[in-house]
Amino acid sequence: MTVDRGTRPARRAVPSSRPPGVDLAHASDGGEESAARPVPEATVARLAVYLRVLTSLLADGRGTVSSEELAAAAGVNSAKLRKDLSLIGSCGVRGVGYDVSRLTAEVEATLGLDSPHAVALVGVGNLGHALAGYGGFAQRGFPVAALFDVDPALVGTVIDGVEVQHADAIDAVCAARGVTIGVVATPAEAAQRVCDHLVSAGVRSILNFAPTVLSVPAGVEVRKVDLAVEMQVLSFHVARRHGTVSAAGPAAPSRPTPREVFSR
Amino acid sequence: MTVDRGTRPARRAVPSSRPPGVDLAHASDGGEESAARPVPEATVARLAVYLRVLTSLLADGRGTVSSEELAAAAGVNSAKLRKDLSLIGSCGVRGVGYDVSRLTAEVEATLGLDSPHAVALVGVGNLGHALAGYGGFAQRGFPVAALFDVDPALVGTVIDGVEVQHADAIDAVCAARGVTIGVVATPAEAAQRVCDHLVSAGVRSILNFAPTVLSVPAGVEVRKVDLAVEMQVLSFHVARRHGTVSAAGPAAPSRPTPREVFSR
DNA sequence: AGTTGTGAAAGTCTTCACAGCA
DNA sequence: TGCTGTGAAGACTTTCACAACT
Repeated sequence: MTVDRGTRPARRAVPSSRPPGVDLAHASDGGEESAARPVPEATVARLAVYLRVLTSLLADGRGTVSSEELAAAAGVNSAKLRKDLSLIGSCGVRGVGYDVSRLTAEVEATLGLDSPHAVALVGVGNLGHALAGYGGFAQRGFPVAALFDVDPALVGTVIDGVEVQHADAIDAVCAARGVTIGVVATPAEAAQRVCDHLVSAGVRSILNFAPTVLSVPAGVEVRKVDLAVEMQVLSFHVARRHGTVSAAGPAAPSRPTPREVFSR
Repeated sequence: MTVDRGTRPARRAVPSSRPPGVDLAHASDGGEESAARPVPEATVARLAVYLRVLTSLLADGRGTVSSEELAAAAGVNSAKLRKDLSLIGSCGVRGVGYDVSRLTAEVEATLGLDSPHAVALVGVGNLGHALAGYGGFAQRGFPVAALFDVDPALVGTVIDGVEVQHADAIDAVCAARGVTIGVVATPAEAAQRVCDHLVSAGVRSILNFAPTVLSVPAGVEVRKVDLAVEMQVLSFHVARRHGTVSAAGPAAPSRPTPREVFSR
């Protein structure tokens, strides 16, 4: 998926003089020693992957892991992994490796997974419905706190214990339930409007499945998941014949020309 | 989504001396002037986005666009867009802009969308089912040619005109139907096995929704979509208080500590 | 006057390779 | 001896800014 880190406003101006990335430093009210270690965006995404591996190691009762092993399981190179971990201030033990449970806790803390984030899902159509029933969300600390749609046939129905409400209620309900993350799974046409409502309800992080670029004010983070883009990137590689033929004839012979139609 | 370009083997050795990216040059049998212009991976992903915008412009009957306008609609900066387009050899007209229909064709050709790619979807569970019924696939030139699962309750059912077959038939069916792209939407445990079958059936591009790293031989392209990772990255930003509070109280007060459980 | 195409500069991320510690 | 932590080098991207063309 094209994981476009959506709008990344106001950043241009800084002529830079210090490494990039997101400042840690909890911006806590008391201005302690804000040494603020920056964590690169790229690293943040990988931390989530490491966490998955760590969790299963933990379940297996493993006490320690080497950077080599953890890296292999996460599909990255070990130097990168070590650098990533060093950035969040973790410390492994030279000659031994990393303590699995401690590292797990450290990564969770960095990702802000110490407390759950209530999620609002807007658009309970095909994809939205699947996401709502996904289960993975709740299990991983992202309980679905609210569902919205505009279809009268859907409003009022209950999915996995959560009632679908009319999209008009987004502002009120999200604010009331302390929603911190919004998921947009509506058709492209409705996405921006929905997004605006979420933002006005105080939501600062949005996961966008709609095939549109959402514009949001500074301070709001948007991540985009676009299946069509993923497929097209793969298509590109097929066309470049990544690794010549093997089994099966040289793929399907020509057929009528398709055409970008639209999506969702 | 963490858009991990999966395994990217054998590339290390090259001390490099030429710009990066994927060589164009159709590797056609006749060795014509293989000037081979490389297209960076990052550019490929954006081309798909541009294409979406172009398509809707085309539908609106627009004749030309400026890089400025196209870039804005795609959510990127105009210099980047111009550079991207210059890489695929497109030519706009100075002082005027780009010809919408010509550019559309050019981008489609570059992405290999001239002919449809038969897609096989493995795992017709929650998410898989939604994807199968998605519609967006077929409309965009990626007809779902085969569906697979191991659940006896699903095998034999028909979704959107395609019958679900047992996963054991992957090799035979994919080869027979000329499948070029595989989508893995199974639980993590089954993903690698399924992947191996797809590869042995000649599939060279895989979109992986399962929360595991797939290992594939060189020449096979894997892209990964991981919802949990996306959510966790957003969580990170929430924790960093991207843009201080606004409406709604300071989000939900602390609650019991969650825990990475697993996904799918 | 308006807009593309692009060299060069700046930024960001990855990888190497090795010192340093257990 | 084994493995982490990290400076420095390298690879890849983005952005600037302007010449070139209509």
